[in-house]
Amino acid sequence: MKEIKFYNTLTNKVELFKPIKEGEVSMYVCGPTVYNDPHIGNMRPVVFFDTFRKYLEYIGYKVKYVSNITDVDDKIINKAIEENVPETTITDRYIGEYKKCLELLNVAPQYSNPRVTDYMDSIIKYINNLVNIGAAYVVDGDVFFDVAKDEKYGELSKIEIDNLKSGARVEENSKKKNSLDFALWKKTDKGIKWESPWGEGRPGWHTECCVMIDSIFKDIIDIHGGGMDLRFPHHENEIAQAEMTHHNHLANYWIHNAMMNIKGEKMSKSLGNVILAKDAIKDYGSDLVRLTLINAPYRSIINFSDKTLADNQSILQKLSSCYKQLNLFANLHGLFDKLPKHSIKIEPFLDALSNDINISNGVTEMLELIKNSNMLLRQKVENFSEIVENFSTLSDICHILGLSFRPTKISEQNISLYKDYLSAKDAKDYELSDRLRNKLIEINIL
RNA sequence: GCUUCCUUAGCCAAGUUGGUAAGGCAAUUGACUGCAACUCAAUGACCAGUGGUUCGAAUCCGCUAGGAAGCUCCA
Repeated sequence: MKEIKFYNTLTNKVELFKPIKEGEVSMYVCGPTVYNDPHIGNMRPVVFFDTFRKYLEYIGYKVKYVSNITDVDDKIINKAIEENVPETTITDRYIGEYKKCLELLNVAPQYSNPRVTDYMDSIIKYINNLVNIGAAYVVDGDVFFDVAKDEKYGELSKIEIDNLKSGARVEENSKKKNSLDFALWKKTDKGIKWESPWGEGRPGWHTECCVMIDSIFKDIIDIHGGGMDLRFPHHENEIAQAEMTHHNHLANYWIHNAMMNIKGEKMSKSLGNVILAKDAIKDYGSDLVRLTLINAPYRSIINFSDKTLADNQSILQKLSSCYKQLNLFANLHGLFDKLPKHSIKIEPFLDALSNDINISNGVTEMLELIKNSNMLLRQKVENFSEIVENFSTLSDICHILGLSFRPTKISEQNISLYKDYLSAKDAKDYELSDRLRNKLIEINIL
């Protein structure tokens, strides 16, 4: 198996990846809170981790990938009240929107997409255990995690508890023993609620991931991913709960992707520059959106600007034009069904990704392959085996990157159309050849 | 205030464990071409500044200047 390494936020170091079980990867990525349409930033972790997963599978790992859906939350409850409908109306609607985006962006279905509402019993049990072992305390129907009980608290985010008190936005909550303590269960009198040993209420946000990981994976997992903004407090709090419950880190490797800016500014409602994923896909197309989101170091901020889009569009244009020619070549020469699998030519691409999931460098390798293909296609003496190998390799790369290019069988009829075009051109009948050329462009063969 | 990080050609931007700088856009020139489109080739960097460690540093350490992100709504 190929050696891969990537940055572990838990240790702040690039580390060699060693899975718990040889040849298998267990991976959990925090999913959306379904209270409105996903925006373009929500899609970054989705496509990034999907690309990573496809890469892992390509090099031979069996990947068990779980991504949750948070369908219990104040924002959902408020929206339900606002629209005067049950919470499920809101969550069903936005889960639908979310899944639509994933499909459009060519994201492979995951092993499981657990919802909080399906795990309520387990969540209550989990919290109850924390109370019983003294890691959490009950105050008037609320349950809080007692951060003071976890000596390692701050390990992931490198936050020193003492430093957090000055300067940071620390909410006042007189019920808490310590301002860092976080709610595991909230007493509530409005919106959806569940019965619990502490009265009616709903769970806090941080417990669900711990419970889902326990339920689905049964043990510590390899990789836990999500956006950088989740590092603190969400993931820190997940670790704290796992430390108290199982005396482990919940995951051996923590991967966090950086955020996105819109034209150099942070995306926010108050700036009015939020771009919805579905709008971006409609305006720019799935391939361009996906490529723009992954063609950058995942730990750097992406500036979603006209310039960035144009740069990626130009890459896509090169890819498209070359890919069509390769596809045509393979069809013309009856090589379509004889494409080699896992050609060695993909190695530079795989090497780029094995080094801290550097998709940008992978794209550079793809461009090298395109350049080489263009050169081969132009040569008078056709090098069949190498061209077909390039075609196959480029197809594999597109698959890993999640771009929509794939080998397409061209009908006999269209092949003869192409041959007619060539003969018309040879005969210098440019009127006919131009007409045929336009037709071939129209049906996406040229 | 605390934590983490960044500063590479006009622009975007890559640079694992230190050995004399990927790629893309734009620009200029050339090749190919019935016309287009596409494509190929050639042409650019004293790596923010400044000290130090080293045979040798964009890459390690210090300082200066500028910038970013996070610090319980947020992917």
